[in-house]
Amino acid sequence: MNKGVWFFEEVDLYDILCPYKYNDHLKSHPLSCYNKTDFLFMEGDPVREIYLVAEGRVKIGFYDKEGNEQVIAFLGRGEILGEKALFGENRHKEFAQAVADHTLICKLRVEKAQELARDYVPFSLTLTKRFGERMGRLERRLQILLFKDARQRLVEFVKDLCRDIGTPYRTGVKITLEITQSDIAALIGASRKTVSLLFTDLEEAGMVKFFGRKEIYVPNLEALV
DNA sequence: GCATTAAAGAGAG
DNA sequence: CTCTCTTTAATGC
Repeated sequence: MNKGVWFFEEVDLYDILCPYKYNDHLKSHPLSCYNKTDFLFMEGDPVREIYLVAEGRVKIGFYDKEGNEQVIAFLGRGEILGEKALFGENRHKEFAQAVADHTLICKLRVEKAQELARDYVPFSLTLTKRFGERMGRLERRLQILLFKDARQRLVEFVKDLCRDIGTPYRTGVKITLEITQSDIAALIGASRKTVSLLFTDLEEAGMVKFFGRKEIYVPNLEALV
């Protein structure tokens, strides 16, 4: 299993929470629904809850000195955010923003999460496992960023997109982009200009094809190098 | 960095 | 609610 590096894997930690969720949690804390561009929290907000993405997608980032937005990651279904709260962080260092409509978030108060981690073994095991996996992905991502050129980084990024959010289409895979080229540029450590040029190259080489601005079609994943 | 084009938003019918 | 005009944002060179 070699899952995405740039977009975090979509697994069902959700399942793990379900037994708990449906008992008493859901009644008192229904899922919150966010629309595109709604913020879950901002930089510097006090940390009160950890969040579980039940549906949709969330962007994590911060603003640099010049006020430019810097994207760190996109999180999909099953991913946790704000989990550093469990290690004592009390202010968010990043903002979290929904990038899809109907993004459903299950919120869990920090104390509750700690209680759950203590009393409910599967929950705590899953947390541990996921931190390990996340570490592994970060290592791989770091290696790609350090040792590959911009073109390879973009290619790896697109491949991961295919794995994570791709749907079969004709002979290959289709991806619906909910992010812009500057977001991609930030994620792979390239300039927006480079990303734009590289995409044009890849399209000319027939490795990818764009439908409008929102969809990429990859005819053959193997041939994408 | 600027020109083109697409998407989002506002306003009218 | 839907169509169209205006504004804003994304892309490509």
